[in-house]
Amino acid sequence: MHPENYDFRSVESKWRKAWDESGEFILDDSKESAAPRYYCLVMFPYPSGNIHMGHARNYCIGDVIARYKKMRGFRVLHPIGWDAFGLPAENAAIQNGVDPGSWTKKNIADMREDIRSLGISYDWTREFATCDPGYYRWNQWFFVKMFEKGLAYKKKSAVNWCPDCETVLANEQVHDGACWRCGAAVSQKDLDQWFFKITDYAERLLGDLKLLEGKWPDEVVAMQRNWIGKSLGAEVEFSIAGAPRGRSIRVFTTRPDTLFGCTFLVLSPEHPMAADILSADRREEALRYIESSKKRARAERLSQEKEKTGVFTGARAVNPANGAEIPVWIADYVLADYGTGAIMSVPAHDQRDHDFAARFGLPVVEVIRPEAPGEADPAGRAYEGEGRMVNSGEFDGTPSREGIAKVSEKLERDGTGKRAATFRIRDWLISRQRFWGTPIPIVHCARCGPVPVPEADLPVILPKDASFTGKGESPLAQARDFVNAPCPVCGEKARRETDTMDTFVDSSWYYLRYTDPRNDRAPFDPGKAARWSPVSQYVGGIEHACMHLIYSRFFHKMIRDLGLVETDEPFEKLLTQGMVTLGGAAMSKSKGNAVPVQDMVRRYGADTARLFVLFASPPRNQLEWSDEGVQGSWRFLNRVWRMGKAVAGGPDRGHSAGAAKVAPEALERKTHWTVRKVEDDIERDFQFNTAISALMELLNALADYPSLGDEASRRSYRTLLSLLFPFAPHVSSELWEFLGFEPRPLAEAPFPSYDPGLLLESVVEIVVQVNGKLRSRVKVPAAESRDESRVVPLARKSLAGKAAGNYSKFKFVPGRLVNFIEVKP
RNA sequence: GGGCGGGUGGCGGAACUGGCAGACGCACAGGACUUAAAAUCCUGACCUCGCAAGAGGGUGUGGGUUCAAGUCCCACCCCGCCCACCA
Repeated sequence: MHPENYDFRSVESKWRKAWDESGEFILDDSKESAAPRYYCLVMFPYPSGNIHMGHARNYCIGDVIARYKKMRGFRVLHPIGWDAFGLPAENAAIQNGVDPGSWTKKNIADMREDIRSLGISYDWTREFATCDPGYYRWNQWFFVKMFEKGLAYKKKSAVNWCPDCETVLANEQVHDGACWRCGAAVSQKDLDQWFFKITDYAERLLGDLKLLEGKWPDEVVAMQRNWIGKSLGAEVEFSIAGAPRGRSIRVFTTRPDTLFGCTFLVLSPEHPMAADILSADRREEALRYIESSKKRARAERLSQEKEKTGVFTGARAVNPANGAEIPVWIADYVLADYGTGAIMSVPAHDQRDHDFAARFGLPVVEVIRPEAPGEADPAGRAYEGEGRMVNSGEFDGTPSREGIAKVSEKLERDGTGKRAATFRIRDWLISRQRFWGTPIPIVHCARCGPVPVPEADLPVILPKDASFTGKGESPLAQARDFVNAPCPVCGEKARRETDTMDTFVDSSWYYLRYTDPRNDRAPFDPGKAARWSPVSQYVGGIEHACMHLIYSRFFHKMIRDLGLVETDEPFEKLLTQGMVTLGGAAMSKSKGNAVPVQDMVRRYGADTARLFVLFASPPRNQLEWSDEGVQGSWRFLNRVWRMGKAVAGGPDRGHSAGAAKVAPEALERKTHWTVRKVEDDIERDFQFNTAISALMELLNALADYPSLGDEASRRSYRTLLSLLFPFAPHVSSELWEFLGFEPRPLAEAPFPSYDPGLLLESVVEIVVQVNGKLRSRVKVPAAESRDESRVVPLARKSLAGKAAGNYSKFKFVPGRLVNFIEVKP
């Protein structure tokens, strides 16, 4: 029987059980099928504890897409898993002595239940966690492949170091130059670190952004373009005056047109030649400067407010443009890892150089004169715009824009430089001095150097007996059985690498693993990956624009070069959903402003929670949580429920209240209109909020329909339920069954179609304006509404007594409006 | 400093290729039902003036194009996000 009240608890548990038992959402990929494929993916969660409404929004958006596509006849792959390595598990181990693996597994179990309670249509048979050895062994396998191709390499690199905690910190863990945990000032420390050579792929990562235009948000494409940051210019060789064997300093510049204005060079303190070129009298002071800059935190060095510092080397270089001898300085405003780590300084045309020159009394030579006089102020400020070249020998008078190419050509002729491009993106530092991550599969041998672990010996498994102190190097370094290993090449005693991989490695290819999650002979079967790649629709937060979404594009291209996939890009379309906030801040457990999914599910049920989070705001917008707002969705579903009872009651037994204004034809028209509206809204950038408002309008129309229970109302209500299904699947399934609609269950029903012919009104309203202002309206049979000779006289008549004047001129928009234009006598 | 988005009622937000601004919902007010409350149902509401019919104003500000501008053009103001001594 259909209970009086909407008992969401029994309805939801009934349907979740039904879907589980029938395997409704399990994708059997072994069967042949002519149906088109659709891969719907949401960014998988980190198992931090439990699911709040911020996560839930992500899954609900993905679920509507997946259910909608399924109703439209697609075979849908809709998987979920766990991004399960990471720091919080290790911190729990340090603080509470729990094993990170158990901590993670417990959280996964809790969060799995949270997600299941929302009724998301995941294929749970494909679930995995990245901390499973069956998964991370393939991280190691990819690492070895990359090592063999020279894409994984080790080099000494400066990292953030907290002297109190005795540990390396990730960039995100350094807040305003201080340790996030103890507040101590973070310094730099040189360590041997593993890198992935993402810079080898910079050109492709940049060029292929064109393939994503219009399919990814412009914002994300722009952010990646900036992040990769290609700059065109020239590399210029400055020979060192009086140095033997023609030693030279190479610089990169985007402004070769200003070369004649270069009055000094600046090396970064880390530049390999910095210590070599010092003259005897400058040596002591310069070395002291170099040392102190290396110790200073990066954040402090790069702060723009700070006055520039630097030191003269005593050396001089020769400007290849004019033969001038210019001093060579060292200063920490020059970055070691961009361009060549050295710059040519043109104080007249670069503000940073200008500041430096002013501080140390270095000469300023104007070489670009602006077209508009008065803009130049060489003594006060650098002029960075375009103009004509001056003080530039043969180039005097040349527009600076042309000068860029002309000076570059001259350098190439003289053999003192060449055109060059520089990227802002840096190689990806993947070493972490942490336990809870994928062990880097390398053995360090005194004789053979770093040797990759042979494929047959993978995976390198995390040891069970690590101890967690939160101090010093990775806990792996203390695990003797782990560290001591024979060299795979010569068999001598050797030492295993104790760093683990950045967890962003784990998430760089997980979308491919879902296509073949139990494969123990390969990361995935290339045939299956080919079938499902690229991901049709990816849904996740924009905070990953320059991290995960670049790393996985890089991995995909690398995997393509290994011959395992055929596509250029991993994610065809991307939807970046907005954050869910409470009190203006993103929901998070640590801030204490998270609304747990369980609170909502217990009080209102999954369907209400889903509906609200989709209705309150378009998916891209930020969504400020509101408990009152939830009431609206709750009321709506209750009205749908009561309407089911009224419609089931049969003719004349429906509700009698209401103004009974809606005729059967009008109800039918509204029903077809709603189908079109919901379909359009979903297809056009997932405008779920307006799709749901259309469903509310349809319910309002039904409420105003006088003979609930007749065929027209049953048809309309049936349509309402099937349109509601992707948003609120449990309650719609229950009502569908109660009313005996076919096919059953509702989950098997196709998306309804509409008849465009039925959308047309029989009578249309024409707006009557005078000088563009609304003055009246007239109703005209639809067939006549486009006929000027019938509409205009009616419109004119409707103005009688409202407006006086001569309106012989008018503008007629067929089927829409008449605008009378007043003609002054 | 560079890049990318935005500015519409008390609030979230609607408005297809320029054509009735404010759909839908929240909050609010009045009413019905009830001993009462909750729930539900009905009604109202952009602002100003008016008993009303109606008139005038109104989509960040100022200008422009147009019969007609939230929508197009120019200038400006403000907010958010990302990057940033990137040579």
